[in-house]
Parts: sequence; C-alpha cells; structure tokens
Amino acid sequence: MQIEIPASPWKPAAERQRDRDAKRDAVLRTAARLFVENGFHRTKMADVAEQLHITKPALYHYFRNKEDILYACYQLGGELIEAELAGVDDAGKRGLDRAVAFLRAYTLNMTADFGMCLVSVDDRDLAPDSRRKVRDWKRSIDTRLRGYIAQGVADGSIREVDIRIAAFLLAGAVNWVGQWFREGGPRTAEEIADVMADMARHALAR
Amino acid sequence: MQIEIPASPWKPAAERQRDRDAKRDAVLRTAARLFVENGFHRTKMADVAEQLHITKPALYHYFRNKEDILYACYQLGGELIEAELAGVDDAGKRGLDRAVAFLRAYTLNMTADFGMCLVSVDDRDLAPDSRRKVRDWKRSIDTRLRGYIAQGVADGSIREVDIRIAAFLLAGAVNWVGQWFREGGPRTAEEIADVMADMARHALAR
DNA sequence: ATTTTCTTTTACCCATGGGTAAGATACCGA
DNA sequence: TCGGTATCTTACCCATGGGTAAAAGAAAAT
Repeated sequence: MQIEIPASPWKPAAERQRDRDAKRDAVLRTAARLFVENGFHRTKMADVAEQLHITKPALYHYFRNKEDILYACYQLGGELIEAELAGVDDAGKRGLDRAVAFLRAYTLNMTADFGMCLVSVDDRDLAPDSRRKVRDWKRSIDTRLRGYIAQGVADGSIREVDIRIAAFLLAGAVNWVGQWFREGGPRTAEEIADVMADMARHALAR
Repeated sequence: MQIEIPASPWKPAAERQRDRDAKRDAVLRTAARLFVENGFHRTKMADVAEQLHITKPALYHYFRNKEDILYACYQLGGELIEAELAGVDDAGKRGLDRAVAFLRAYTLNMTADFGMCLVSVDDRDLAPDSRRKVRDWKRSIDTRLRGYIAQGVADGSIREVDIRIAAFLLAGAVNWVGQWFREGGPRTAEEIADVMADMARHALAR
C-alpha cells in the first residue's frame, strides 16, 4: 500500500504548464519543418495539425494565427544562431579568424530546421511590425560580419576588398546552404561548415 | 493625292503577330518584375494587369494561366544565362579560369529581372512536368560548374576541395545576389561580378 | 457594307484555406 | 459532488484570388 503524499498545490499547475510548453514546441517544430519542406504558402494549418494528430482549431490554442507561428520560427532561429555566435570573439584576435569563425558557426545553424526557416521562408509573409524586427535582426547580423571583415582589413589579416559586397557574397554562400542541405546526405553539417570556413579563409586572407 | 500602294497580303498579318509578341513580352516582363519585387504568391494576376493598364482576363489571351507565366520566366531566364555562359570555355584553358569566368557571367545575370526570378521564386510553384524541366536545367548548370572545378583540380590550377560542396557554396554566393541586388544601389552589376570573380579565384586557386 | 477574326471588357463562378463559434470532454481545485 | 477551466472537436463562415462565359469593341478580310 502506498502512502498518500499530499501533492503540492503548485505542482500540477507547473506540470500542466510544462505540457503546454511541450505541445507548443511540438507545433513549432512541425510547422518549421513543413515550412522548409513545402514552403510557407503550400503548408496549410490543417497539414500541421494532421502531423500532430489533432485538428486545425486546436492549433489556435498555442498560436494566434499562422503568421504568429512563422514569427516564432524566426525568433527561435535567431536565438539559436545568436547562441552559436556567442563564442566567435574568442576564436582569435585577428579579424580574419573571427570572420571565419562567424561564417562557420552560421553555416552549422543553416543546416538545422529553424536556421533554414530564416532564409527559405520569405519575411514578407510577416506582419509589418514583426517584419521590421526580423529585418533589424538580419541587419545586425550583417553589420557584425562586416565589422569582422573591416577589422581584418585594418589589422592586415584580410586583403583590401569591398566590405559590403564581400559580406553579402559570403553570407549568400552560407544562406544558400539552407536551400540544398538535407539531413542524411553525403556530407555532415560539420563537414560542410569546414569547407565553408576553408574557402572563406582563402577568399579573404591577404 | 496619295497613290494607293497595294499592300502585301502577308504584311498586316506579320505586323499583327509582332504586336502580339510584343504584348506577350510586356506581360512577361511586368510579371517577372512583380514576382521578384513582391513574391509569386503576393502577386495577383490583377496586379500584373493593372500595371499594363488592362484588365485581368486580357492576360489570358497571352498565357494559359499564372503558372504558365512563371514557367516562361524560368525559360527566358535560362536562355539568357545560357547565352551569357556561351563564351566561358574561351576564357582560358585552365579549369580555374573557366570556373571563374562561369561564376562572373552567372553573377551578371543574377542582377537582371529574369535571372533573379530563377532563384527568388520557388520552383515548387510550377506544375510537375515544368518543374522537372527546370530542375533538370538547374542540375545541368551545377554539373557544368562542377566540371570546371574538377578540371581545375586535375590540371593543378585549383586546390583539392570537395567539388560538390565547393560548387554549391560558390553557386550560393552567386544566387544570393538576386536577393539583395537592386538597380540603382551603390555598386553596378559589373562591380559585383568583379568582386565575385576575385573572391572565387582566391577561394579556389592553389 | 458586311462578315469574320482578334482582342478586351463586364460580370461572374467557385475552390481554397485561414480563422471562428459553440459545444463536448477531461481535468483540477474545493 | 460540483463549478470552473483548459483542451480539443465538429460544423461552420467568408475573404481571397485564379479562372471563365459571354458579350462588346476594334480591326481585317471579302
């Protein structure tokens, strides 16, 4: 016979909250994958629901609308990248080393669902205010890369290049990874990131 | 008093055909620009018509449906690129020189409306058979770039790289140009193509 | 002049898919 | 046991936008 332990009155509530968060997370992951796989417009709310074995209206308990899900994808994708980029400044003192480390970290993220979402989904599908936030964030990423390149030119580790164009081109190579990389292909994400880092280094180094 | 010159019975018909072709072309250009500007799904047939000062049903005299316009964009974009790529083999005998010339030519095209269409519009919006043709063509472009790189590795002008990944990354840098380049910006298309060529050369050269 | 053909318009149709209203079910605290 | 709340379902609504039918207008052929 078990002794009845009086449960804390807060515990069930907390557990409930955990459940809710887990479910919200599941919606987000499923949607992100479908957005990447089939595109935002071809992904119906009913499709997302079907994958989760629920019905469409149930989704609206976790997100206000479709655009809200999309924005959450961008937000989470952004946070994941920011986390990955945190260690870049420790990669070395020279601008070249930092730029390369930045691109390598970015590439890794671009092979994951939420990273892909950032580039394979059009941010014009967001409401104006959400879109502004996303654009601001993207701009900050770009500014950061340009900063490393500028630093490298200043410290002599990077040759004289048009910083704006160079940053766009390098970012393009990385962003495009989200368009062709698929889990289970002939190369791992790490291998691709290594090649990217190697080529970026050669492209920039004096 | 004017002498009545009996018109050739074929001339009016030919002129009519020219008119029709010119109008069809105008539809295509307008649509391509709007597709790039606002995205395929946000571009309504009525929008295209409005820009041309006609009404929506008039469009259907020149194209069977919206997807047909999209396919024509891809087709023309492809032809323009093929034309630009024709001279690549004459750029030198070494694989490196050819790869660089290829990327430079490709970049130039990616700054024009139809070139942008190729990458900024999702080919999953095409019907299955059209999509297969487009995919086949894209694959042939990729194969060609890989061929130049492989040749370069063989003749010693390009260092040992993972050819598949290198081609994807370089193509990514180029394709992404269509996402950010806009006419009237701080740099011309030529300047961007030059930077691209320069960086690609450094990234690949032994 | 009139008939025919090409082009364009007005007035529609309707499938799609995001979103909601209202009720059923389960679960919790008291 | 009961009232309240969170969750999910069934049954809808309806705006949107691609596409069409049919008639009007313009131009060419006879």
